[in-house]
Order: sequence, then structure tokens, then C-alpha cells
Amino acid sequence: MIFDEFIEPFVSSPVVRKFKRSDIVYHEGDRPDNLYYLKEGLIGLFHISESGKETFLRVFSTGMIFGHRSHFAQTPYHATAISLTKSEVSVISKSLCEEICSKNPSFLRSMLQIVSRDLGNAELRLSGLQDKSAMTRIIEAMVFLKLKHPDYTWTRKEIAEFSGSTFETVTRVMSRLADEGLIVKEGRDFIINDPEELLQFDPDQG
Amino acid sequence: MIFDEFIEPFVSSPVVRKFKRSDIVYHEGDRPDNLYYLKEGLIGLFHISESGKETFLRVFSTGMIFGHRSHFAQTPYHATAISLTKSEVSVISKSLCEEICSKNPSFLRSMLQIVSRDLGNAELRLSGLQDKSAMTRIIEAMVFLKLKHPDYTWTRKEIAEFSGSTFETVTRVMSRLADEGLIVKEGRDFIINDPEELLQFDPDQG
DNA sequence: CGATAGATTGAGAGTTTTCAACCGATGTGG
DNA sequence: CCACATCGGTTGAAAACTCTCAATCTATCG
Repeated sequence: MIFDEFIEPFVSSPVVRKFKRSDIVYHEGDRPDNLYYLKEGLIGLFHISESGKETFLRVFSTGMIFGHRSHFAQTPYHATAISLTKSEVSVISKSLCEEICSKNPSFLRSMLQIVSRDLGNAELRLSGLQDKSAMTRIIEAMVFLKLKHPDYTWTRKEIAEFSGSTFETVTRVMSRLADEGLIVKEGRDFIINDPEELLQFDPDQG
Repeated sequence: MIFDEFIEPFVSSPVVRKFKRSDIVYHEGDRPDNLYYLKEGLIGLFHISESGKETFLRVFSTGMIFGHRSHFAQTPYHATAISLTKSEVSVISKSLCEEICSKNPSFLRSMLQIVSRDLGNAELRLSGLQDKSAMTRIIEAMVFLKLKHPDYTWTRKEIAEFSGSTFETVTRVMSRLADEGLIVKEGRDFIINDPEELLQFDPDQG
């Protein structure tokens, strides 16, 4: 993990908060007074629009920092962090963060690398929304999410909100993929047989 | 400008390149061997998909740095930088960049702030693509682009690629807005009477 | 075992895109 | 400085892809 060399102060932060599924860690619009280090669990970052439509922006898993974008942008949170599982989070105050930054300039470098990569990913998703079919985006989201976190049962809704689609369309795509033998449904969960093959799947020739 | 305190080495870089409209500064996939400082002009960052569909990701104007995301992410360029006007660019080598970073740690801080804000913007656009109508997105793009660069004549195509739409739809929206008296068309250019009013416009009650 | 959250499937609607044909602006070279 | 070539813009009609709505079913967990 990229943070190995900085992790100490995060792990040993005295302030730890625990969450269960669906708990909110921070709200869109809040002032970013802290950074967070995820000791254990899975947390999703969602934007919720006025109309109530949710967009699933990023996933944070054990060992990752989050809340950093707003901190370094010096703007309020633009999205809401919601715990997807039971989780345990170290809270790092602004001042502790400053201390880490000044003691260890390469921490800033790491943060910059992470944010830069996330920006690239976000912009590629932006492009994808415009020239890929819903099916392709759903397949890519399934592969991305499931490979990253095979043990978590992603809901159709989460996959939809990550791929820019609806849960009904995700259901339809998954039924089709199961028919084609590319995935296996197991209760509400699913298993990807061969990620490469799945990504190559062309809806028209089946 | 946020860079005032760092600008010196950028301005005085000995390597300057000049471009005219449509010239490519760097290509998606290229290795980021340099950072760029835009001394004069307007440059757009575009992602071009396999099918040829373009997405307009970011605008760079006089005084801004670009090419930094890939540099700090340590990944190839994910998009292509195209000059929209005649422009003049200082080329900053990796090693000069390193020198600036180490001499001036707050340069990293500034870069981190910029990239963090861009990430927030990209993610908000991602959300917008899913719950705003084409008309709303087009209006927002028009206001954003035109207020930022009133003297540049944005083409329908550029507005479409920024808002995630097509140039035909942009044309239709602009005709409607002109009918409503919210904008004035001047040749290929357009003038926004009142940005606030334009942003508030509700297509249904017009 | 019952309650509830999540999943499935169908049918119909609607926004936007696509395709096509035509028009107008801009600017360059003779 | 005009003529023309080219790039950009306009408008219409039809098609398409997803979404929305609705009804029903099934996991999962206390």
C-alpha cells in the first residue's frame, strides 16, 4: 500500500469511530474538519442530487484515507460518505494532518498522486458515459467493483449508481450475462467466471 | 492567481513552443515528460474515444499550468491537449519541476489544491450527466465557458462536448434560448444577457 | 416465520440522438 | 476587394436506447 510509510500516525490516532451499514460518516456540504483513515470496512462516496438521484463516485476500503479531497481543495464536501459494511475509522484532525504534512513532505506527494489518479478515472468515466452503452458501463462497473471487493455483495442499485444507469437495467443485463454463461448468480450475489471474457462481451453477437 | 509565488521559473523557462488553432500539444497515451505553462492562449483537454467521440474535459487559459495531472499521477496522458487559439507555452522539464517542488514545498500544496478542485468538479459533472436534462447541462456549460472566456467564440461542438450532448441539440437549445430572449446570437457567437436568469430557466414553463 | 429490502420482468413513454438536407458566416487567395 | 471554398450552424423527421412505472417474486435476517 502506498501509505505504508505514513500509516503510523493514522493507525495510532486516539479518535476512532465505528459505523454500521448505511451510517453516514460525513455529509455533502459539511465543512471538512477532519481526514479519515479506514481501519476496517468498506465506505462509499455518493453524490445525492436535489431530485434524490444518487451517484456512486468512489469506494474506500481498509487502509485507505478519505475526506482528503475536500480538505486539500479547501471546499466543503461535495458528496456524502456512507458506510457499506460495519466499519472502523480513525479520525485525523486538521492539525494532526498539518503536522504529518510538514514532517513528511512526501505525504503530500502521495496524496497528490492519489487525487491525480482519481481525477483521471473520473474524467474517463465522464467520457464513458457519453460513448459507451449502458450494458458496457454496467459490465465495467461489475468487473471493477467485484474484482476489488469479491466478498462484498454489491446490490443492483450500487452497480447502477456506479455505472450511471438504473437498477432495473442492471438486473436485465445481469440476467442476460447469466444466460450467456458469463456470470453465475448466487442468491443476490454473483460470480464472474472470466473478467477478460466478460469485458470483451459484445451485446450484439451474443 | 494562485501561482504568483511560483511563476518565475515557469515564465523564464527557456523552452517555448507556439501553437495555432487545432494544434496538438500532447496526445493521449504519451508519456508525460513535461509540464506546461500557458503564457498566452486557450487550450482544451479532450478525451477521444475509439469510436471517435470527443469529450471536452478541461479548459486551460493564460497563466495556468497543464499536463500536471499525468505527471503527478505517474501515468500516461489520459487525454489530448488541443490549442483552441494561437498560443504560447513554456515547457517545464521533469527535472525543473522536481527542483521547484523541492525548493518550494508549497508548490505541491497548490497543485494538490488545484487537482482536488478539479476532481470535485469532474465528479459533480458525473452526477449532472445522470440527473440533469441535456438542456440544463448545455445552459450550465454555456454559462461556465462564456463567463470564463467571453472573447472566445465557442463552437456548438465544443459546448456539446463539454456538456455531454451533440451539436445539433446545442443548436436547438440555443435557438430556444434566443427565442426566450435569454441570449442574443451574434453571427456564430452569442451573448448571455443575465447569467443568473439563464441558469434559472425552466424549459417547461418558458 | 414474518417482515422487509432487494430482485425480476414486462410494457409503454420520452428524451436525445442520428441522419439528412440545406443555409449562412468567415476568411483567404487571386 | 470580391468570389468562392470551407467550416460551422440550422431544422426536420425518424429511430433508438433507457428509463419509468407497475406488479410480482425471492432472499435474508431478526
